[in-house]
Amino acid sequence: MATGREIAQLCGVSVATVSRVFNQPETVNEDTRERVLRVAKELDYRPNESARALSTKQSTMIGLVWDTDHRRPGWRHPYLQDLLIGLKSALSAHGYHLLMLATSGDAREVGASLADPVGYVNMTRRHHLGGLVLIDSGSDAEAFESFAQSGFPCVALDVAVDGPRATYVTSDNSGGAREAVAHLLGLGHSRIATITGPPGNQPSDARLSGYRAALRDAGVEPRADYVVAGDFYRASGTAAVQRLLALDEPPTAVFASSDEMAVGALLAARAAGLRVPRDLALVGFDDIEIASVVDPALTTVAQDKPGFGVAAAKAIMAMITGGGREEPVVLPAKLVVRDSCGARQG
Amino acid sequence: MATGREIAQLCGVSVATVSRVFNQPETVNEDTRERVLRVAKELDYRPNESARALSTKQSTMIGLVWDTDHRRPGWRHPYLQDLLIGLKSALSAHGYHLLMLATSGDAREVGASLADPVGYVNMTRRHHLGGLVLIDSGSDAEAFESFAQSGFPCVALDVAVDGPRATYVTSDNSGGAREAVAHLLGLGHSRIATITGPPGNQPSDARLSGYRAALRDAGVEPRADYVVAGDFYRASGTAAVQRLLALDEPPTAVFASSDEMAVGALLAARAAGLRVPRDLALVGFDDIEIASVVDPALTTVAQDKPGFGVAAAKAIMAMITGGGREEPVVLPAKLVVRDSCGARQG
DNA sequence: CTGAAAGCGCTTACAG
DNA sequence: CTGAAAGCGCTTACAG
Repeated sequence: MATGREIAQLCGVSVATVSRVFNQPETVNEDTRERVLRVAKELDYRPNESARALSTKQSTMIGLVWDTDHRRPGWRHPYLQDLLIGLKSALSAHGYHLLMLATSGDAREVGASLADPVGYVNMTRRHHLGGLVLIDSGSDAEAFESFAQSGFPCVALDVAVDGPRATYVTSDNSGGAREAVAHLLGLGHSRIATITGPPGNQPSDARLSGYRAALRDAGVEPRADYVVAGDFYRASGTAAVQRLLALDEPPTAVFASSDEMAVGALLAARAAGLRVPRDLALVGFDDIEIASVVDPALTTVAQDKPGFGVAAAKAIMAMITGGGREEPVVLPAKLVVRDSCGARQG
Repeated sequence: MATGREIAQLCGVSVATVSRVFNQPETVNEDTRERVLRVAKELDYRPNESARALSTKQSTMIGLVWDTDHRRPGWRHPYLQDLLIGLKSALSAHGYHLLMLATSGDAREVGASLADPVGYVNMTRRHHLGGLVLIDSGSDAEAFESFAQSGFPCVALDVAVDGPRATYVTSDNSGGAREAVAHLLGLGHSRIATITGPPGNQPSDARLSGYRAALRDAGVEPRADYVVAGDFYRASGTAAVQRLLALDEPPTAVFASSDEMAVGALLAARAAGLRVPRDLALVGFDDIEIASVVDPALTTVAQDKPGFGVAAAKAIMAMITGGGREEPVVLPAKLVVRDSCGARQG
């Protein structure tokens, strides 16, 4: 691959001039500029990224922290692929690449595990990353917050962080949940239960508060036994419905904090001989692919998955360029009415 | 972050010695080595990756070519997330990071688009990548092959390439398809149709040949009108079944080359008033999450998705270390019998 | 076993 | 407008 020196020799200029042509084109004479450009194009010259990063202390890479250790709970939410695609595409448009950082599985660097914020800072420095995008895998919130304080640009997904150049993007979880439950209320239900995610998980907590707000709006008395905790995954939805059905006064409708749990709930209802939505109405959250395929098709609150990635890319680019912090982004979460809630039946 | 120079000063040695401690520890005196190590640990020293890559011409990154341009057909196969997780985890274990390269969407570098192999080579050189992992998005096969010839380590997924340090990993597509169709034959079907992927797509072609082999084994005459081409996506499965049902002698069983198409087929059968598997038996391929959730649950040929990633990581690390080419990896594809084929009914 | 030196390929003040 | 020089932080022959 051609180097700047070769271009320089071929054009009879110094390497400094070649460099200027690409970094401060306005400071170089038009004739020489065009000559350099022409030769560079002929030789398909591109500045070496390692050298550039070493010199400028700034690479064209954004780091992605996503702990895929299979012992961690949240590593494989089914919408991460869409999110990743949105993120990568949007970053690409700015000429940035996405570096998926090796995480704690990394045997060779136990001490430098990404599990702690020091690890994040180190990685960012060593690779001269423009910043970090942080995906929560279940219990990284404190580490994320701590990295956010470091001053490096960073945007966290679905976990609130604050720092001089930090922000986050999340869905309107409480609003979406509220709309979902209001919809159930509107269909005549008053015995509405909810299956939450892991307590402490921010989106889950927000959805729970949306559930409560909707009940309050409608003047429906909340019942503690109608709130059962799950972990976002399918089996916990099944278990939750089994518990709810065992109640003296079982609910007639269930709002699940994730589609996976809603599917689990569906399975439990079916196994108990109940028909959905006739005997039990169901609403989920996420709108993953399964939601529309299951029978009955799941009414759910849709999250804008690629939008997460795009928003994250936009925010981090803005912080790299601008220097200040960006406002948190709250994406709309919209109710998608299908068959499991009963709105479509007679 | 501490630099090698600081460590050197603190230890009263030269930077060369510090470097040696990390790269050729056996060549340095035990006492000084331990002194350096101790100080390095205290300051949490890590060599700067840009500098290291510039000097050694070898980074600790593997590039991933995955064109997510939404105009491309194959950008979002539903199992890519699992594959990615397997790949990243296995690479992490070797201390390597995964660089998701900006692709043709990259507005700033139209000329350097990854669409052509020159783009791949350039990227590899500029970032001193250890090699490339190539995911086919529909029509990259020639570009991949051409990159493979360049001599840089590379492993392609589901497309055969050859080169001095190139190999690929794929599933036993023909074997899996053969087993699926044999199973249908065993259940008494003889009018078995198939829905293929895009003609020319290697896995699809292999599955088709497996289908044919199974028929041949059983002495069943193949029929041209029982082979209809799809594109791996759902809608094409629906359209295919509509066509098949319009035949004078419609099939009693269908083998679809992907689960997505099988789901589309299921929908079409249902819409036509047919019950699956009673009126029409169905087998898919992939075993994506949807397969087990759909009703009836889909009998399908399971691919080892994380295994793809792990095998790719293993192969590329071997080629980086060893220098030669690796044998192609063919992962087992196993029939998973559920409800859509009729084996479980009376 | 260890240090001084050169080099990896670029960028950016500093002179001119 | 342009070149010479220094520097980014590391590695690796080359001497000693």
